Amino acid sequence: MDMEANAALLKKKGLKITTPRLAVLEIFQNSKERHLSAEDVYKEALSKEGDLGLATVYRVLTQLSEVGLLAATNFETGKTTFELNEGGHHDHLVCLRCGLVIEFNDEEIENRQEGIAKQHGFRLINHSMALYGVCAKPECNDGA
Amino acid sequence: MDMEANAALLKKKGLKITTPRLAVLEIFQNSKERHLSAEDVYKEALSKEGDLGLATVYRVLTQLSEVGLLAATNFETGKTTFELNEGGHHDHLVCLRCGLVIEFNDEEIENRQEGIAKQHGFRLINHSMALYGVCAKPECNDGA
DNA sequence: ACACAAATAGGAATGATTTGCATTCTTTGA
DNA sequence: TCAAAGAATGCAAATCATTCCTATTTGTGT
Repeated sequence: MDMEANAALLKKKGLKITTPRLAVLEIFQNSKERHLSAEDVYKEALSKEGDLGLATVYRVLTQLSEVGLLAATNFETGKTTFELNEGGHHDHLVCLRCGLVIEFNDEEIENRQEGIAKQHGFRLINHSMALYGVCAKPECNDGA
Repeated sequence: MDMEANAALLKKKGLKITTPRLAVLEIFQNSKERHLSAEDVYKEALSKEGDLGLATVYRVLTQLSEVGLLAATNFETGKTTFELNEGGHHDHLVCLRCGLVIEFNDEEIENRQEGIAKQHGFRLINHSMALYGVCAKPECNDGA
């Protein structure tokens, strides 16, 4: 799509403009799934873009996360997932019935977290928070 | 300690009373660390209790978690940790360098979480939150 | 276009956890 | 109490996700 724009993004972050990095960014931008694992990205790359090594995918995902273009999250699935970091940090509210994921951000919670870390002498690096429940949809509130 | 009590616990949960299961329960009850990884339990078992295989430790930890005697948590440290499931809900503050885990509970955060769920029409069932950072210990703040 | 540092491919290496299977316990009921 | 049936165990090999190594290629400033 906008290779130009992505190239500019990379440059602004001080990263060289390479095929794998552009490919990974495009995959996220064109994917209908917002959260992708390294393996997901790798498979997508093999089919859509040229080929690139899995090791490279891992390295690129890590780098893009470090410069803030992507955000990494550890759901309890045993694998790390990445998503475009389009602006704000956010947490997840997940419907256990239909899988709906809502993103939210709460200043007050963020502040309390900082406070708790400080209180224990920790330098906070990041956090993960997921709320699990059942959403409002009727079909999610049927039987059982 | 109270092998009797542990044996009764296992029986009540419908699990056979075996040496490895009793050993694992005792290890958690006698450990000064509350959170133990499979490897931790394995090492402790080798030194204190008889010997048992690492695979068995994994199997036992999974089973005890399934019946609710233990609680498993997936931190970003790459390994799953287990703790006795004694009821009270709490969240975790984790040191990415040494793995130190501190438990905390913040009413205000809990309230906000409820509020956020309500706001989106969700009925909240549970949640997981972990804060990651570097603790105060000097060895965790060296180089890099 | 050139020289060099940085990045890549891909296979081997790692660390955590799981699985296959032959052997050894637990439990249950005669 | 004892044997049979089914679980559980131990060990080693197998998997999974992720990282490391290194020869080779590519991007960038000049």
